[in-house]
Amino acid sequence: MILKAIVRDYTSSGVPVGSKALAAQLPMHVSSATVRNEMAALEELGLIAKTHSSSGRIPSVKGYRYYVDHLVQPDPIKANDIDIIKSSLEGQFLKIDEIIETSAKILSNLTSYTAFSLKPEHKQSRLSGFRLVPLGKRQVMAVLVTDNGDVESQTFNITTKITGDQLEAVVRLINDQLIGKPLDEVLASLQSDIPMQVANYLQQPEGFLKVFGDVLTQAAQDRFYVGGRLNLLNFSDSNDVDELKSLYTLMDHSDDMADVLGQPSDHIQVQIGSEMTNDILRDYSLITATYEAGDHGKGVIALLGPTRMPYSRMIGLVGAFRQELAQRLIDYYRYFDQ
Amino acid sequence: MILKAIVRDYTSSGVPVGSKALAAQLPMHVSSATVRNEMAALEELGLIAKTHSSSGRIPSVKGYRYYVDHLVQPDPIKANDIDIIKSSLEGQFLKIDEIIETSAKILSNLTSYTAFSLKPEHKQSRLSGFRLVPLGKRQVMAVLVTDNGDVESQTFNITTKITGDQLEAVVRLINDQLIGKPLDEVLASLQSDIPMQVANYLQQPEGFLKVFGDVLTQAAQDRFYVGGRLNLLNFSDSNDVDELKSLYTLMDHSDDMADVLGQPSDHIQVQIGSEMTNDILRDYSLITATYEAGDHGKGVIALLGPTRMPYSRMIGLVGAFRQELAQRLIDYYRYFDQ
DNA sequence: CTTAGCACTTGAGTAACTTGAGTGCTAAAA
DNA sequence: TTTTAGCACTCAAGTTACTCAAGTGCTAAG
Repeated sequence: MILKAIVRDYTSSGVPVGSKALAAQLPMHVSSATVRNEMAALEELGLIAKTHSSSGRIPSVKGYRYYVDHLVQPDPIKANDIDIIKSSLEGQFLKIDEIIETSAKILSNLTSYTAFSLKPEHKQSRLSGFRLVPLGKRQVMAVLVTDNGDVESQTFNITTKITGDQLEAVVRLINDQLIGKPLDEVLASLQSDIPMQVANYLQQPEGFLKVFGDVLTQAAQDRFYVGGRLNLLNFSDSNDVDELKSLYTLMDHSDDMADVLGQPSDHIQVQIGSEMTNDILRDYSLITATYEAGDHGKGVIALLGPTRMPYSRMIGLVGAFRQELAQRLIDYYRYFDQ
Repeated sequence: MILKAIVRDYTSSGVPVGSKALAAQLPMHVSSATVRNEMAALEELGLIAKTHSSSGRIPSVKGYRYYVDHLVQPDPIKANDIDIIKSSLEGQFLKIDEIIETSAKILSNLTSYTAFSLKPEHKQSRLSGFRLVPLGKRQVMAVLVTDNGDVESQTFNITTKITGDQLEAVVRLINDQLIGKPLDEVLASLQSDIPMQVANYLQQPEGFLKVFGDVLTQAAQDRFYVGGRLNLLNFSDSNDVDELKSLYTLMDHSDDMADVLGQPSDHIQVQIGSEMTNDILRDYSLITATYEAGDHGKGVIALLGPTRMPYSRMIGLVGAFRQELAQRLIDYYRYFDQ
């Protein structure tokens, strides 16, 4: 009970909590001396710590961990918040990516922290179509479609004149050989046998191969969105510009962030301070939740805030958000899969 | 001479400059007392100011203005820097936007400030082509091409089954009526007569119209890139998070930034502190240069740094960069226009 | 017109002191 | 055995006083 009170107090006030204030606040009558004794015991266990020898206590990482694992009760979400979530997700989105991106934005707005969202995805997307669309004199657009509906495109200029026949031949080549294969295999072929074959049809295949490669890697990448980047400036108390820069750089690398988010799990997961895989995040905490969009795979939403965050509220919020988002996506797919 | 020395000293050290240090540094022999007298005169003219009653002097906005207008000699660019610029622009870019984007990056790297770049553009681009590419069961990609080679595309899902004939009819409709028209006119028709006509071919035209509108506004927007966003954290000495946020928000609005950059001009323009049109930038300075890419229109590069920046070096650098970029673009166009 | 000299101003840094919130420990009370 | 009152002790943070160095303006002499 004392640990719980300490966490609650400290996360809301940011000030180390002392025995007297704590005693006054506990449901039963105890003196501050008693509380002091108990606190000494908690400190012995490594659950709380002092900032200096005569200061009040703050929870240690271990203390937060215990709190999150055994004590926290997710706050029931406020009616107001659920309205905001519902109405923001309500609109007529034409693309699923817009829903995912908006999610990160709403979540960051509601919390004033930084939010991440990862599109639901099957383990392995496969190539389901490739096209070259001639646009003008010398411009061609390469379009790639995967079996779960992702589309990537890129325009490029061609140097030598290329006939429609040539383009078609290349498209046919790609489609014949690569359709249905997982993207990583496609990428592998691109390093090995494809270039030679393309060279039969195009005189200068480099440009085409580069674009094809670009589009492929884009499609293979996780669809990762960050919302409320700037909120980091609020809750980071680091004044070290270099550290802020590293953080922003980290957030821009979706593969590094995928490591940080960790393995998907059915529970809402909380990583606290130094528990984080990436040392840059040692002063922050991350709440991660996997959501399931019917049989369209699993996605992730996550919330990055200070270690000293009001976990009960945040866990409640992320939980509610996860549900709303899953529901919204199921509706979305139902609408388009019909 | 004294004003020049004060600006040079202060921009490099950041410390108000006093009479003694200044006297020691001037080319002729004068005592500090003489310098003090002159400084009093300069202060009278409003060109320099004190931070407190017994401090050394710093240039005022008016002083910087005089310095920039009459005294500054652009530094000759370092061989090293020119190498960096040349080699970064050298690669085989497939799209002009990549060159423009890279420019902002290089310029910000070289200076540790924040750089902006605006793509060269004719006053009015015109619609030169529109296509709908069917991608899968229910996905269609809309592609729009303008007469100066910009391509915008967007995918959307369709709710009701649409036949190839229907798509072709819509494409033909758009192309017949709108090709060759400036984009703003096209946008105007989209608000008026087009919807009715499209309704003849599609049962639920809303989705299509939204996508067409999106793609149009994207294409009509200035192509604006920011490099070295994070460098703002270095040179801004404001600790006010809200102010930083406003700055970042400003940078993300290309139309607001277009106002800030001002009218194109053949000279390199410098806006200092409170001269800036936007009050948020009152503690910064902006160096702007227009570059001309043959007859493909004019673009802009700009550099945002602290008011207290080494103008001679920065002006030299921006000038050199402008030249290199113009040359690079002319080469680019020569290659593809051939 | 320039310069030496001097009294004066001020921010920045340092040391000394005060205050208040909080602790641990002891011994008495429950 | 547990709880509590009491008390001496600790420490960060704020305040005050003081020193120092860099700089100024002004005056009077060169």
